[in-house]
Amino acid sequence: MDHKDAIAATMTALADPTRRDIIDRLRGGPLPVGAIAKTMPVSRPAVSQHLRVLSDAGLLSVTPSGNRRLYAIAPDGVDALRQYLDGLWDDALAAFARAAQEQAKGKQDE
Amino acid sequence: MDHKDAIAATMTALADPTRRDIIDRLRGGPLPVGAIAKTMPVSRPAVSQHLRVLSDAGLLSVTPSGNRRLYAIAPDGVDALRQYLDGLWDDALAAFARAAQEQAKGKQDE
DNA sequence: ACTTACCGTAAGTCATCGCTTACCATTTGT
DNA sequence: ACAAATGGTAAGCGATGACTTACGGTAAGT
Repeated sequence: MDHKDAIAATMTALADPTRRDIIDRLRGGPLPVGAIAKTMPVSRPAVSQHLRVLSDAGLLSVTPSGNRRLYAIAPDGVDALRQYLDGLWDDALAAFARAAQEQAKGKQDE
Repeated sequence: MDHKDAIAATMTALADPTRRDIIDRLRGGPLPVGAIAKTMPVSRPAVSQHLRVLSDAGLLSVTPSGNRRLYAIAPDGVDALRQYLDGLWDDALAAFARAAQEQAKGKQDE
């Protein structure tokens, strides 16, 4: 499945604290690169590289506006991760319930 | 906020593909270390180290059972990430709607 | 008691990643 | 046309991390 690669890219993109910081700055709406970098402890090229990773993961959308480039959070990319976690959540609860039921019956292992 | 550190740990834990593989093996229910390592391309100590990271992140629970140690997915740890993504999702949609409305009005930047 | 199975930890190696300083392209302002 | 602003890319460096082999420690089998 190639949507598994998408999950992988999205996960590694969000794994970095600096990139999560960038995401937080964009929660209020789209911003150009310079505005993001100005409020961050790293250099502008570093921010540019992070924006690249986030865009490739599908978490951000880019809108060139004249001289600048506006970055915004892409809801679709976030939703992909949400679905992955929802599936994980369902399986975890099911396994949990099954284990509890088996223990109640008194049979513990193979 | 210290629950931000929890998010960070959970993210970095799930960022590694091998660790996501381990998580997938545990979807059907708890398993001992050896059973996990036997179906994986890496050594058993490597699996042990990954299990450590996942446990520290709150994604796994450990249940010593005699000689072996049973690892299982912890629903609470998964839920923490779900909440983070839900918040991100909400903000993304709100920013999206606001941008669309502003564009409809014809005013684009400051 | 001895041996076997199961598992965590230590030390060391190699690749990956995030950051910086340069540099270049494109667009806006005068 | 020239100068300033905006931002993506290249090269190089230092740190983090994932993996291996080797070892120690506890529980189960004979």
